[in-house]
Amino acid sequence: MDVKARSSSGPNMVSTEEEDLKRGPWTIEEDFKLINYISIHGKGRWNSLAHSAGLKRTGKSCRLRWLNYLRPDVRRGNITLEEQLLILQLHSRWGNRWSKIAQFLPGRTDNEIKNYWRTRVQKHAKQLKCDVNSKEFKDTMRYLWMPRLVERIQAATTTTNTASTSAAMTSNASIEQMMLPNLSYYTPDNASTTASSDSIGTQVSPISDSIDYYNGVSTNYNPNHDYLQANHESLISPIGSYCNNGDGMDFGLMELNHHWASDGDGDGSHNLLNAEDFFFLQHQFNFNM
DNA sequence: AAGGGAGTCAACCGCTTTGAT
DNA sequence: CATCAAAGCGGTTGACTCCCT
Repeated sequence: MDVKARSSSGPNMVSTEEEDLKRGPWTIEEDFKLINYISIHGKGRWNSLAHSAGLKRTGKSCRLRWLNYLRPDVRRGNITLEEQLLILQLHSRWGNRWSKIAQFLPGRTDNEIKNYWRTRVQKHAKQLKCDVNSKEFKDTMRYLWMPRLVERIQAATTTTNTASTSAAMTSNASIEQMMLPNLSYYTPDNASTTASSDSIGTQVSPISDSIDYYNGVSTNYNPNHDYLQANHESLISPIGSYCNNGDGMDFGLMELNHHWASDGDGDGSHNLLNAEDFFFLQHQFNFNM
């Protein structure tokens, strides 16, 4: 890849020192240098660190690479159902405060959450031809997507317990009950420690969370690994189904579980939004605008 | 099999905030 | 208190990959 192409064509290249600065994707060798240097000397100031480590990178670039990719506690791979739920909940509170949101998702970076939001959540808003910040879309998230996620989380956790999960999550209060304990749990202060106990990580997979998690960390921490991107998940759609009460969209009165139950696979890996849903929701959004 | 479009995500940019002097 | 450098943050870009035709 022509890493220097971008910088050389940019408007602000001049000094020979700046010309030497490398940009673009990091190489394995660079990763090694950075990891080794930090493991021996600690972090310190990023600009001097970059220089001392023999990296022809800006301090900024080194910091970003470390925080988003190389640091040992970074967690990669699919965003779990609970993480999705948390992101939705926290975003509704704080908006695009990605770093703040990331504090509640141990091991996840603000960049990752931001990408998730932009690529997955905003996509659905776009498909529905409504603004991601509109009340309509927020209602959709609140009354459709989030209860859907709660349902799926319950299904995933009770699959092994064979406990009943059919307690209807038909009110907003139910979502809050599901969410609030998490929020109180995952304060920024204890986020890193809760990552270890993995109390957030209800995975769809029945395999031990902690095993998965730590395997993932060690694999990703190793700069020799294949640099593959995290597994591409097919995301759960925000909109599972709907119930038209004949008077516009009163999401609060929807019988959510009835339709969702028919989805049935519980693996969180396919898109729940079908063509009819989209047609209906698009109609509603356009009508209400 | 090839080409094009869409989706994803690592990395950069530029502005703001914070901390040191 | 003022200034400057570093760090932090959110927005944006562009390369890569996947999927569909």
